[in-house]
Amino acid sequence: MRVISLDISPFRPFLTKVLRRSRLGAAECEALLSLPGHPVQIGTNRDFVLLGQHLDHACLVVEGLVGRFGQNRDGNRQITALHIAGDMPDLHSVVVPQAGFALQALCVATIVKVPHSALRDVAYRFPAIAEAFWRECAVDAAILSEWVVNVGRRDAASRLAHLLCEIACRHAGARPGRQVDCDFPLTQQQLADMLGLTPVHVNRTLMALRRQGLVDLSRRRLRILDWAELSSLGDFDDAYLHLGELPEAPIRAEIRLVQPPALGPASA
Amino acid sequence: MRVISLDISPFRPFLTKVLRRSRLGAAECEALLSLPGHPVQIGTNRDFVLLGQHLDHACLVVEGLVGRFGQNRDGNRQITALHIAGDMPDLHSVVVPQAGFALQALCVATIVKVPHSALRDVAYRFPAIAEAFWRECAVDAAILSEWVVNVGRRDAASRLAHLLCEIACRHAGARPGRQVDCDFPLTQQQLADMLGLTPVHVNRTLMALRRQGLVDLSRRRLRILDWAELSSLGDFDDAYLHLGELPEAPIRAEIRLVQPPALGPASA
DNA sequence: CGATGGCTTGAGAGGCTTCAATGCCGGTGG
DNA sequence: CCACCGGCATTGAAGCCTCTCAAGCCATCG
Repeated sequence: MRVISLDISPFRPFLTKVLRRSRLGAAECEALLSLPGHPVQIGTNRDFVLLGQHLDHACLVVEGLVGRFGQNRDGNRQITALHIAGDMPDLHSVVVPQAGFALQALCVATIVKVPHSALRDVAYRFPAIAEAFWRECAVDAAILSEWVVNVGRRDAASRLAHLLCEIACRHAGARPGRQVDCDFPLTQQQLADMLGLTPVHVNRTLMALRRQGLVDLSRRRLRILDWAELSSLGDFDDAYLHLGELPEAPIRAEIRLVQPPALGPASA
Repeated sequence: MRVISLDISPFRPFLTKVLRRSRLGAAECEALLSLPGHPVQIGTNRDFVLLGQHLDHACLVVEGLVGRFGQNRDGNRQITALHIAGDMPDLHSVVVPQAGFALQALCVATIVKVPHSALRDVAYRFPAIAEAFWRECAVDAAILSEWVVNVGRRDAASRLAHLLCEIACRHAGARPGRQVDCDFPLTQQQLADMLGLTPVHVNRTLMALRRQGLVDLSRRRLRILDWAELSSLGDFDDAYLHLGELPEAPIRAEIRLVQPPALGPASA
């Protein structure tokens, strides 16, 4: 009899997110939660996947923030995607193992490396999982698409506002009504690399937003003071994030599998 | 006995492209080539998929050029992806049917609408096809990623050079040695919308490239005169396009299925 | 308490945009 | 066959947004 302590599966947040977009049965949930993988700690600004590398595993972000980026000849970085806990930044490497990007920890992060073989195996055994993986990659691409628009056709203020709205939605579950006040470990340099701007200009733009009373971003903390105004300035509509398309679903496997921790002395 | 005239299947160019990246057997090839779909003619600058639309079919480009785009509040368009004959610009809509983009014909184009149900069906029956679809979407995303870098971290000349190199590779099969001289129906306005620039500045930049003897782009025709210099200026490396990763494979189904046209009088 | 990394601010330069006018070319109709 | 027309390309001048370079500030940490 297998003992699976689901509460400590690092795939739990990933599964939760997947279940918002894909309908999975108990068997599929169990399969995802019991995927293998070993955790690694990554220091701030450390690259842990390099351009051109041939990958045999994909990464799951367990804690911290991860950026996917490319760079030009001069070495200027452009962050093309931001990934938070529960994301798999390079799930697509399962089908395209030659990395066309690099991954970097934007703050201290812990990730779990999952062998492609295991991912291919569950995808093969469960067509619904294969479809869910494909869907996650498609949503990823939709966000990428929005970033092209953001960088290509909006001025600095609008760009920054848009990015802050996106982060608030994904990271803190922001909704029109709800007040946002969340952790924000990104530096202005990193914001600049996401927006295609210089850090100096990000600073000036941020100051302007602050003076207008839209956001308060200081001491690694983000507070959105006027969501209506900010999202309008940033031309932001959360549809492209494809959050919560399905009715809130419990993780069904839980019912069958959750067990009290098997080890350690009985606690209070 | 089914009569399939493979030579006229509109999916042939698509299959050819897929076979460069995915290994498929004869049965899978046949399944792809006999997908249903009905052709439509689209006039220049006509949108044929609208933002937010709920799709029940995907498109295959048979002829012409198609742009995927988003726009900001002011109505400025940003083209986020360019698709040529043989591409399926919205294959991902199979798993994310809510369109987060719009599609536009950039010149007179003919597309084939393929029901999602048929695509899901082949993907379900043939896991290798499901994987190939997923892979096509992943390559699409890799290109998107490169566009973010292009728009975010390169100046106008570099941006334009990079785009021209990409188009030459995808559209005309450019290789370091080979001379490029191909059809080029895009207007400077459309180039501007891909590059996040104004048409005026695209024109000036193009003139500069011309004066330097790198390209000749006139009368709907693109000639690349100095590939080495242009690709270096554009900081271009075709790895991200994932062209031809597999050894050139014939369409194996052909062997079993190709038949002489069944209708019409016997010709010489 | 000095070192470090990130944030803030200033001044000047430059790339790109805006607005506007002109030129070119292919198509159409008289 | 030519005149006209519309879409696209080209060019100029002026201005703004963003960059570059540089310096000062502030918090954190050993």
